[in-house]
Amino acid sequence: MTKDIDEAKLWSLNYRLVSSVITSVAPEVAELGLEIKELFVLAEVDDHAYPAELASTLCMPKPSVTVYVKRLEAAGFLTREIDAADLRRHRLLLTPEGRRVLARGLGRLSEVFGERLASLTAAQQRTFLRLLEKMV
Amino acid sequence: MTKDIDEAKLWSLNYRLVSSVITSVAPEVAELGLEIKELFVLAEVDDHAYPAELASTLCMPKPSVTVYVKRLEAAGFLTREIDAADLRRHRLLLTPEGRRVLARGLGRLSEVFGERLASLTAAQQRTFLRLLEKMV
DNA sequence: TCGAACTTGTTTAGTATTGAACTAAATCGC
DNA sequence: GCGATTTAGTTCAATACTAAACAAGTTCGA
Repeated sequence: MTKDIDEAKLWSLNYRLVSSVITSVAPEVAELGLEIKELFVLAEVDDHAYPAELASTLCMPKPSVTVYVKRLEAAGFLTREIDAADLRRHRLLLTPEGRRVLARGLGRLSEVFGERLASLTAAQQRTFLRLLEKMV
Repeated sequence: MTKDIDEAKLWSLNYRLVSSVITSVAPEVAELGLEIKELFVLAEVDDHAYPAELASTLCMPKPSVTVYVKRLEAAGFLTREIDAADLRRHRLLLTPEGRRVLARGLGRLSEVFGERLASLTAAQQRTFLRLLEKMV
């Protein structure tokens, strides 16, 4: 049985795509007063309102989440409250300002990533999305 | 004109895919005596034999490359020599041992990434590759 | 031919990240 | 009930990263 495809090559292409997009976006996001990883955290707060969930979803260590959440809170982009049902947990909530910054940050990301996607036809873009959904 | 696709969503899926694969592979690669980023450097040495090229290709700062190359050299995975044509440049060369470790590391990566790819049919995998090639 | 401008790779110094250990709260087993 | 175990989030100490400045070599224009 021959190998159909070189996983490592595919990986390397994809990794390079992700790295170069991050590199392009980071300075633009910085103008919003946000580090790129803080943006990623902010983007997940609606769906994963607790630090431990964020760490697991975003594949980052818990102490890092502690730091990012602390900064985001200090910047006024989110608030936290103790979960009445479980006093260990901190429920996170975007502020209106946080939501505004998030939208702008994701907008920048969409622009830059969109430039790459623009090499694909609309149908190919939908295919790419479908394939990713199957893999994640 | 309506938007066909949500770039940010697509991005987030892809970013998550990359992060989770790295998280899985890192400990396995560590057993080979290699950090994951060192593996990425090692993997590019054949095609980009100079530190400045590596930095640019891999989207990392030059000082980081200095550190990784130094460690890889100390571990005996690569050697460097002054380029006779341009005395500023250090030409990097994989040692046999480096090549062996690289193959094993990429093998681990292929296994883990391959598990994700296994959710796709062979035809879909080829499509994924083609789409990535268009974007990078 | 020479100096201004650029490029390569390194060093340094300060910041960012994170593993390990910790506190507090919840849950489990009996 | 209640000690043993697990989980949430934090702190701390040590490591990793990287921006800025640098030394060395090259290139280019006049």
